[in-house]
Amino acid sequence: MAARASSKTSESSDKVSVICRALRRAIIEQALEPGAKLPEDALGERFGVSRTIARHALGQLAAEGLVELRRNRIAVVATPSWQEARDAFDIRIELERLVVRQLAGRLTRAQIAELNAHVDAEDRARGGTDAVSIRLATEFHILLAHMTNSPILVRYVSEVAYRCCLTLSLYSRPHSSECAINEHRAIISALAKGDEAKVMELMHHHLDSVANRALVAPTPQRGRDLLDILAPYADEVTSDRVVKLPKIARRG
Amino acid sequence: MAARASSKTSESSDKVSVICRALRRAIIEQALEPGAKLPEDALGERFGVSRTIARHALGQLAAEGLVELRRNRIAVVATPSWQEARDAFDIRIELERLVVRQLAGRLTRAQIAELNAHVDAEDRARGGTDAVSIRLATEFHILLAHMTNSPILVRYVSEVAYRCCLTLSLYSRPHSSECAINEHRAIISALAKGDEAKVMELMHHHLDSVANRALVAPTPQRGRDLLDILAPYADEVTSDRVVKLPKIARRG
DNA sequence: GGCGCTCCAATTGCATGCAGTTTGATGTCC
DNA sequence: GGACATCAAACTGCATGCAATTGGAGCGCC
Repeated sequence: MAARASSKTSESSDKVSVICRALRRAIIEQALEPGAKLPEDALGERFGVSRTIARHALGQLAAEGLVELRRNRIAVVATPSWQEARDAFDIRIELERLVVRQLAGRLTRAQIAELNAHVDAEDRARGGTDAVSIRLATEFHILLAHMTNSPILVRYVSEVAYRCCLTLSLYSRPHSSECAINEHRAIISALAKGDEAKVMELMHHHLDSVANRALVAPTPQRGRDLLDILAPYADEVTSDRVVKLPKIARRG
Repeated sequence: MAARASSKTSESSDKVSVICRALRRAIIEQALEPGAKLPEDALGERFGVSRTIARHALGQLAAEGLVELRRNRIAVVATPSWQEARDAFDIRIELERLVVRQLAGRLTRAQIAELNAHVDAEDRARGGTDAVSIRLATEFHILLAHMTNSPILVRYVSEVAYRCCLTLSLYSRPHSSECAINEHRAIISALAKGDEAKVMELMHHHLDSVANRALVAPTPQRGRDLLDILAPYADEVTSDRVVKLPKIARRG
């Protein structure tokens, strides 16, 4: 038998949740780039709801770290710094090691089939856009998390995976997902064999190399976050009135 | 020099954030017990804001797992199941191992002093109520997380620590925090020495024993979540119309 | 041309109002 | 007395309206 008894985790069908899901997907597929503006009225109009609801949705996404909310300012898609990206991956590695540790040797045949089917889908998507490949790769990890039947773990893995997904779109060079797919297959196989240590090592290595392929260097040019780049230089001044930067728009 | 450059993580001074902080504290200090009702009007009136704001705050707290939000129903303080509590602690162990791994040997004298001062405060609070002891113990861990200067890590550690705090109030027997304090001191000392492996082991053992002291057994009586207790018995029936339970109120 | 100022459209922060749902109290029937 | 229908109060889901803040276009000055 698989890990545990059933449990419901799926988001309810609030209008708020619907908008959250839509925006989340748009963000991780890079339809909305980091820094893109998200005005409340525009969202409300687009989704046929009032500003109140759009606002509430933005609040939720901000809690997940996908959106940046500054008082009295238009919300924007988050632009994680390089260091934040590295931190996210570090956390992700630990969380996902936990996932596969709990799963090793405990998967049903049906679950293994489901995982294989997902990787097949990733394979088929290789011809398509990078955005879809990245999304599918991310969803593989979330699918794994779901199989633990631990709602908390699902939530955290999903969140941090989405964040990583977002940073990939910022810092990554044209994505080569081929090796990632092979690594996914290796993980499934080790999970089926039940080799706990091996699968933890595989997952660790997999995520580490995804991170390293992407976050090769702080790449400040493409990183475009003027404020972060300037931060070390500003540290000398007393933290107020430091950055006037009147004409440099944060958004590219 | 300490871990990294500065970064701002503190919640803004929205009315929403104020209410969140207040409720969070009330919950972890058990002023609000698990299952306690949180009607929007009442909150709004109490904090001198409109229902809109109270509602938004509840949404945020629900995202953190401290509040349960069911459509068209009064929000209640979350009542984690025993299994969820165990899951939360598992995640917490991994996250906090990461924290001390990043911190080992990298703390400034000032930071070490700050940590020691906090534990002194825990010591002094030993005569007081359990609620305050638990809160201080939790805040020690959050203080550690802050010292990594990783906003993401701070957020996750805080969240999961609060959740654990909440479950302690549900399942724990009268708290004996003495050993926990000694363990805190040992962790500080190992951090100062910079013994990475040792401090990770200490933290792991510390959290594990906190969890074991608390979550001794599923203790269904005090667990009071009728629906969860009955769930396995209901699994035989086809998942709809299962629980009419007309007269058994979920709240104790 | 470049810099600063003023002012207005765009946008957020928040309260209020209305409609629909849930709760539980009362009354009715057996 | 106990189960069931009925109904009003309580509460949530959501839209709208108003005041306050922001950002940037236009304009004058150097």
